Amino acid sequence: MPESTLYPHVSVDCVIFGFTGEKLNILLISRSGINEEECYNDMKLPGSVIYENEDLDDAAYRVLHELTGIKNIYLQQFHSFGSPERTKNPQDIVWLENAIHMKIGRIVTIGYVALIKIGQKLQNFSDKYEAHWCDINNIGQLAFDHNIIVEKALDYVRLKLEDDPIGLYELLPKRFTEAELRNLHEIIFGTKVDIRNFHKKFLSLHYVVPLDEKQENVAHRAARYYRFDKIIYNQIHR
Amino acid sequence: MPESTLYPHVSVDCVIFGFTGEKLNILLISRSGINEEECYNDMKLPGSVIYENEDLDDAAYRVLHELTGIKNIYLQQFHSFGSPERTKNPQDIVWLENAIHMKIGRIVTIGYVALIKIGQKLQNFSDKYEAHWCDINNIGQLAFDHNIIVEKALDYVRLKLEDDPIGLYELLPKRFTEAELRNLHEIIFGTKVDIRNFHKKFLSLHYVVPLDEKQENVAHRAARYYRFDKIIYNQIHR
DNA sequence: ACAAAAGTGTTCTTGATACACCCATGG
DNA sequence: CCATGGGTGTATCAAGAACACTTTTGT
Repeated sequence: MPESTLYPHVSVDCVIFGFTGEKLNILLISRSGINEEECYNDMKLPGSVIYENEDLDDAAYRVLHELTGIKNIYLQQFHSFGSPERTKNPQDIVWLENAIHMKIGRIVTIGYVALIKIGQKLQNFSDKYEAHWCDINNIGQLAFDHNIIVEKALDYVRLKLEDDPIGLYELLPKRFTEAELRNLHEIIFGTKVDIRNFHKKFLSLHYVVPLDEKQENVAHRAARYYRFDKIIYNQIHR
Repeated sequence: MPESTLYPHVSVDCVIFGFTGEKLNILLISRSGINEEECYNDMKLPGSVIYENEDLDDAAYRVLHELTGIKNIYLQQFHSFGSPERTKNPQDIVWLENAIHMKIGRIVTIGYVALIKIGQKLQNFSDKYEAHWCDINNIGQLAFDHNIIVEKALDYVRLKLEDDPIGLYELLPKRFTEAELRNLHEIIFGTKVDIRNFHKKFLSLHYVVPLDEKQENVAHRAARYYRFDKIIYNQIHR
């Protein structure tokens, strides 16, 4: 893995999506510092300046791996942000120069989207970096232009998952119910779907295979669990 | 418009598509130089290192405007390329350092796609920069990683135009025949479409309005001309 | 028994596909 | 009169949309 000197002109930022079963979340990093004798405490996207001899995808992967410990991540570049205005806030500059111990001017950042399963293994890693899952509908003012990046990332995943739904199963746990998938659909595409029509389509997805397990201790009829079969999926999608 | 010092760490490259009525072309720039006492002559994408205080979109727009003289261009960022390998060819380095009169190390480039109408006005501008329309199926070895960029650009436009066909009308002349649109479809999506089914759909596109003009001096029944109505189009597409 | 979500079919509408002949024009 | 591409309709099929009741389980 590339470890050399930093290349402080280009960075990567990762918008990491996770699904709780109820809400769509993204992973944000707490940041605190002092600006003009005022303490502040806000959030930013996980990201990093790239190394001198490091490819962009590798840099995004490095950020993700360090933060979550996960390998084999669904990770896609989606847009680059290079407005000279994006580093105009002096607070951001001070913070960043502290973080990388370099004088920086302008930085162009390459945005990446990652889709992961929210799990418990992850939490340990996250705590070290003060990472928190935040509801996508309830995100405050972020550092730099990160609010814009998040918006664009959302647009991207919606469009992307529309013609390749594989990402939905990156967000769901290994075993999931039909209702969880339906709920995820509704949240991502912002639509109400008809239960019976959804069921019919669901049954026709041969890459979603039923398990012999059902929910337990739920105050209603227990739902069956299913799993996603990547091999069958790849056979179908050319 | 931003004119300051160059920022030789980030560039933009434009993949400019044009349609002759028969073939899909891209606009390439002739490049020549000497490398190890050998003359060479090859092609590259139009592009430029960005300026210190210039936004990415503005830089791409600047490249396009200087080259073609066109304003109001269909222009979209599609992907960024930052492999450390992309500037490994010493010939490319020498050429670029000559061109911008700066020492350069690594450069991350932001890829843009433009769709334009091949016209006569354009040619004057192009000649100055030694620009040439090249059939997309017949492109040799390009400078840097430009072959990879072109491939990715093609993937992008195909996907993009599939769910927003407005770009098709950026490629066609102001007045066009049904056959020209059909032909363009087939070339971009790589499919044969049924003439009668296409006709039925064509008639249902209210934003394609028939003109009272027909082809002249063709050795067969003259086809009607149509034009694209952007206003009607925008009314329909939310 | 009741609350809460699971599970399940039919009809209708719409869009996509398959398919073949006559027409207008220039040479 | 012939070669070339323009212009047109019908029947079938597949996918999506609308719509309501019974089953299971815990409290």
